[in-house]
Amino acid sequence: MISSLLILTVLLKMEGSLSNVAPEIKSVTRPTSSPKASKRLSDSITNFTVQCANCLKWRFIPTKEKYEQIRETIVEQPFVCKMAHEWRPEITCDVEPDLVKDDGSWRWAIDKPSIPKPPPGWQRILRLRAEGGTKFSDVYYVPPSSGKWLRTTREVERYLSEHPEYIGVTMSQFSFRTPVPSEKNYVRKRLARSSASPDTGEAAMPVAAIPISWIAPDQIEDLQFGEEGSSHVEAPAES
DNA sequence: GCCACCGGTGGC
DNA sequence: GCCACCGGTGGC
Repeated sequence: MISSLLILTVLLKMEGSLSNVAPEIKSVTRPTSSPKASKRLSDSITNFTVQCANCLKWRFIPTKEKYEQIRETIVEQPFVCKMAHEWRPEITCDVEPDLVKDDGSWRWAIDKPSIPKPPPGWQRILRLRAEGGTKFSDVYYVPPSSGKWLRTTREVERYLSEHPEYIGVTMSQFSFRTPVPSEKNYVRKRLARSSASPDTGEAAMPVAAIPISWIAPDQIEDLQFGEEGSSHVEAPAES
């Protein structure tokens, strides 16, 4: 099997096309009377695509739940266009991908395979950080019937031990792995731990701001709709 | 006061 | 270099 077939891609929709702004919630909010609750339960990811193992075209996945299901087993069961029949009966490997109008507001990240589906009723939420920060994103788990956001495996363990009603929920159902942004400069490089200049006592020079770097439209096209053998198909993080 | 977001840092 | 963990804090 060609390794690139295992790539999962998350299509990130950013609000505010030319400024360094925090991501806004766009389209996955669920109906609620509380704006605050709506925000808290929303992902900053609005679209999901997966590459067909046969034709290498990228297909949109209609729901986060379906995407999580495919991601969980994509190593053992690579995605193929035929699977899209469930929601798009007309999709075959011969059908061209849906085009995304590139208005400069889309961002891409390569997701990790084999992330388990969250336990029933739990939400796994990926929140993007602002460009130029020290990290790209954070993963949170939200238990059913609770607004508590769990940030680490330790917090999940503690929560489960304090809530024995979650019978059958195990730590193997949680993963805090995050996707990798396609834009190499999205995350600020960390300074070397001993890079300060202690002899002079001077503060480290501020790092020049990294210009906003958008994926050029042609690169986006290649990433999304790469022809077979496209050199722009990225290699997976692990082999 | 709460919490979403962020940076720092230790471990690998 | 990457990742997990967690404390700080600004905005609400």
